[in-house]
Amino acid sequence: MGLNDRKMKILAAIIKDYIATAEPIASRTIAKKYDFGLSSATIRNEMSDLEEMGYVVAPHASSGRIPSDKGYRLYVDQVMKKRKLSQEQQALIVQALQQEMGRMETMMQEMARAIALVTNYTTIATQQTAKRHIIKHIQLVPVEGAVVAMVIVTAENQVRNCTVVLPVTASPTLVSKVSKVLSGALAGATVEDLGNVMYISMMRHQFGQAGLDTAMVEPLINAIYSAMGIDEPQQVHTIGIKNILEYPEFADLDKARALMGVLEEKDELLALVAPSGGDKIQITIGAENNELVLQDCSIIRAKISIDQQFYGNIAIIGPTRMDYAQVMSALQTALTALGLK
Amino acid sequence: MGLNDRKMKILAAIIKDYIATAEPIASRTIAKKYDFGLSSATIRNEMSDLEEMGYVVAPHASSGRIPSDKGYRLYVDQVMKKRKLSQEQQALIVQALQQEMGRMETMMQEMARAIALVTNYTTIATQQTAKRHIIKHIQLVPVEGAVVAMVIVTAENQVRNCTVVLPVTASPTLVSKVSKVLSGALAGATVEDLGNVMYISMMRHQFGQAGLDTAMVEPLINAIYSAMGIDEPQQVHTIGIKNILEYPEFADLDKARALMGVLEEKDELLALVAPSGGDKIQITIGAENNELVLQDCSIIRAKISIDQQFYGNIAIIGPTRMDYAQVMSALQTALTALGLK
DNA sequence: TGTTAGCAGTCACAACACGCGAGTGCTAAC
DNA sequence: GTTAGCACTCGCGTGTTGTGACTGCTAACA
Repeated sequence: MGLNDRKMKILAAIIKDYIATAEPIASRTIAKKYDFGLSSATIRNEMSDLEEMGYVVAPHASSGRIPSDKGYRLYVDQVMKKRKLSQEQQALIVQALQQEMGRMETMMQEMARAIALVTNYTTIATQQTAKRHIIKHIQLVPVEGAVVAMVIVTAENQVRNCTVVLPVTASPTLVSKVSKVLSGALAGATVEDLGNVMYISMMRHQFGQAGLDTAMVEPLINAIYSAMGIDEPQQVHTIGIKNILEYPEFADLDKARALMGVLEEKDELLALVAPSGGDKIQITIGAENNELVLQDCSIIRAKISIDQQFYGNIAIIGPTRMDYAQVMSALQTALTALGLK
Repeated sequence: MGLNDRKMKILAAIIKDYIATAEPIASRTIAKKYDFGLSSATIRNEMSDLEEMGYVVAPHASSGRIPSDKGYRLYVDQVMKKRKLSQEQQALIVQALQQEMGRMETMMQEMARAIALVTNYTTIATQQTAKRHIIKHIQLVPVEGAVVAMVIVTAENQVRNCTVVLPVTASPTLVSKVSKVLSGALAGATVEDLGNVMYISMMRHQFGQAGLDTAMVEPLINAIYSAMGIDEPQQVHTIGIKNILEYPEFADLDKARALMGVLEEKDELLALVAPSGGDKIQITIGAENNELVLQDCSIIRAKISIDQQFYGNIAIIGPTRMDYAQVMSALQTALTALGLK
């Protein structure tokens, strides 16, 4: 038994209505609401077939049908039409992003905020640490005694700073000398490279040649690490947690609590948000999510990279009944606003 | 009718039990559990008096009593004994803070996290912008073309940076000259001072005398502002939102949702967390909170300042039935760990 | 005068039965 | 292949009842 056009239409109708109402959909509802030219009895027969094929389920014997994960999957893959957001909604997202362009520290967060606002689902953004950044220039600035500030300028023209305690008092001459040697030794390297033993011994050598104390090398490198956020845990922003309480599928307090547990647990979130692969927007539905508490949820994920530079992930999480088309559209709007198409 | 010692004891017993169980407390329960040498009938009479005085209420005619806001207030002000946290709990807080000492950006957040973990209540931390900071030293670092990074070292030895686009290409000589003039002009000023017209005209004058383009002054000052976070909205961290769902008083979904609405709304949070005055820890109970959704909550707030420098506020929010003694103890532990006593 | 036992009265709450209405599956007719 | 009609199912809201946990009151007692 194949899925002919008529069954498709009925399935789409069930899903559309269920997304809107969260109530099982009766045959008669569809017969009345959609102009398929079919009686409720015929639709009943088709729905029975759809159930046999696994695209819908009846929560109990004499109830209407609700879509199954398999039903949503078919819908998302084949049926779902692109839907445009309203002008205002688009404007809201574009505006939020344009204000933040260039301020990458807050862009991911603002993007999540705008999407959460438009879609009314919980939205999570992670922000990548900068270990791939290429060092362009390093300069030390004296602070007090042996304490100096180190300023790192990257090839992407981001500026980071941190403080370092040198083994000796930081005289202006020392500071400028160390700045010069450091810049010379490290310009062009990525932060990741600094972990390489070769780099460290090379720097020791250069420091020695310049008549500088080689004991400085290690604290300096460690400081660069921390300035670039290598050992800093990745940042995660969760926005719109309260939204999940709006959906009747989480009216059960235990479920809501379990889900919140995940949404406040940074490590779980990091795992949750990471797309499994590829640069395409990825959708996982219900049981496709491995975590037990997410069996009633769907997650839409996207990687955010601009000009080959990976900035972070974004994920929208809602009930399996979520409005996939709307969320996809919101995401697309955001990606387009970032010039990613 | 005064509140004699016996009534006090009974009230304390009611509050203690109610904090633990969230169930109305019966006279017989107290007679059995506490060794007051009184029968349930006597306690019943006393409870009746306490109700007349407004310290307890009976949710319905034949139920036990629960404390009223007035009852909690009396308890907090006069009865509550200091309670010590367990060794592990104290260690947890102290450890969290010691790791962050000196990193003020994350200290407030970690403090909130530790307190939320120990107390199991939602904890909110705000972080003050640095407008009171005194500038000690400013140095420019060339980035690319006319773009320079400005590094600001404060008297508290915090280092901040930002980028500025100068009206002309930033040659090394120009950069070092501007650094010198800026440092000379601004050392000792607070960031707040920079808003003063006098400072701006003074800087213009000094730039002119040094043969520098006075058009630079304004972008430089603006950059200092943004580096010090003046125009940046104040940061707010909310930790343990899910905790409120654990308490039966928020089993009602509408209540939980309303409260979450507040806990995710930055502006409301900022208003919520700010203590009304004085440096003491402040407790507001139930209806003492003005917001409607907080009528069933109590909030414990504290200002965090170290060496006259104000870093932010912290607030713990829970049901009126919250374990005040435990929260106070956790806060005290944290404040002591910061050297504030 | 304060304390206590005893008892009637109140009320929330859980368990149960009941009826209603929404929906289905099946059958027979078109 | 489609549809009307009908019996059957099941969730859900409502009303009923019994039970247990309390209290307030009264009268007796130290």
